[in-house]
Amino acid sequence: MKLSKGVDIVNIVIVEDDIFLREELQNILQKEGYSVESISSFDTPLEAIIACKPGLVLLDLNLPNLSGFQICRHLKSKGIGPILVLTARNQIRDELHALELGADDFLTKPCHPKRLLARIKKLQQLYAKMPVLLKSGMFQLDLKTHELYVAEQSLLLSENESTMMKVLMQAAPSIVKKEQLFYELWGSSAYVDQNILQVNMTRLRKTLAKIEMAHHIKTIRGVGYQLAGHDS
Amino acid sequence: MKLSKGVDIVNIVIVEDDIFLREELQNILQKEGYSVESISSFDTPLEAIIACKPGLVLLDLNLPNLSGFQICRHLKSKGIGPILVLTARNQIRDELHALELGADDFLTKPCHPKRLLARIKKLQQLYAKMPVLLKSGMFQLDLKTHELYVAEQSLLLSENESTMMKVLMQAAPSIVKKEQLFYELWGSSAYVDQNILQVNMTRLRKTLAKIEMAHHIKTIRGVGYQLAGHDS
DNA sequence: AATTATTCTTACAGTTGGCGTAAGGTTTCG
DNA sequence: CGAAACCTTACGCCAACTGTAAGAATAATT
Repeated sequence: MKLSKGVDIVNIVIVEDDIFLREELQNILQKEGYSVESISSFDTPLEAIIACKPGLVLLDLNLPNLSGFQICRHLKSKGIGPILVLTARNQIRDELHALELGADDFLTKPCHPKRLLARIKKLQQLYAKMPVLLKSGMFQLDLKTHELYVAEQSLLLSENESTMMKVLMQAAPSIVKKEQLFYELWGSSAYVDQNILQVNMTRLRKTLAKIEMAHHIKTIRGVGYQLAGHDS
Repeated sequence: MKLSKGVDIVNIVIVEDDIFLREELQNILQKEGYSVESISSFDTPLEAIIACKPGLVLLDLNLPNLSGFQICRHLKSKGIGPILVLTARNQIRDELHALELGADDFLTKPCHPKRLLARIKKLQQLYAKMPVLLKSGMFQLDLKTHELYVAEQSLLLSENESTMMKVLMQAAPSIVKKEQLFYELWGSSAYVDQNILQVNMTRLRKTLAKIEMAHHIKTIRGVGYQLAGHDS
């Protein structure tokens, strides 16, 4: 039995260069009980946003450095949470473009606070039920169900297989040390039996072979393994 | 291995009493490749909508018989797909109310066709990744992972348990005949062994007992079983 | 080429969870 | 009370997953 008690504290990240509006938004959201962070430096907005681990991104389009559109695309390509675009630009082509690039909703300023809150709540509800999809290259892994998606195919991994795949995907295209795999699988980096990792790796490869993807896992002799998921 | 080939044909159901607008919408959507059905009789709109097995519902609020709000609530309580409200009523409280009752998006007429199409596409994308959640009363069942959600708790059912729960939930609050349970579980309504159903029912009840929900399955002597999921 | 370290593969066994069968107990109703 | 309907428990089978062990294959080194 699993108890999913209480509501997670949602971290909303505001990306808006107008200080007044930013603080107003922050007030509105905090009164509603959300945890809020604002981006104030727009030199490297992407890194700043990601560092906040956003549960939702409130995004303006007119930004000093990188445009909101670009931010939108980059965040979505990393599978980052719901994005709500809030902007003064009310051209329909802006809305279409933003939605096309992955924004999940589009509101125009001025916006009634209750409307904003309702839309935020809606997105939260939707995303709460969504599977946790880890993306890397051509691979997509549902960390909850252990389903692996590649192109049009999918297959079900066992728990060990899923863990290994997760670690490989998170690190890709870097090399994963054997030590780390041991740590993730058995909690101890002091790996007693070299073999057990290899056995599980063989099993993962055999499973991946069902969709001709086994060769994507490369062994780096003396170090560990590496996932090559971009070419074939 | 499972191949999820091709894109399903999305069935959009239009619920709109103005004939002209209805046909215009139908045109727009069909040009885009959607399969469209319209509700023309509003005597029993809920049944009519459900019969269409909608992949998305385009809903007006001002309807002759049952109001759009009520339709919205009922559809969502049955876990029926994305609902996009399209209405001439542009009061913010209508929007809030609709979203509150489960609508997934809210657009006001007149609406630019491209905006409508973009929003529809967005909802499709979101729902494509969503788990298939069957709702009935206080129960929610993920048909894919066999997870059952009740209030703030959740537990994992086995395949048989999930199937039984599914049938019970779909029928609720009606009675499910033993015959039908046999059919769903073992493909044959000619049930050879009475006992096996009872055993599985005991198991389901034992599982539900973990969250004190066993008593929600009532035995209807000589007929079958019934799920009571609304009160406690 | 021979040696050695590293990695891979296969087979086996233990564990777990889900399921059907069987047998006996309990409840309900006339 | 007695029979029909229903419930419960225990048993054994099967499939999936995992760790262990032993030997084979591969790569690096001398």
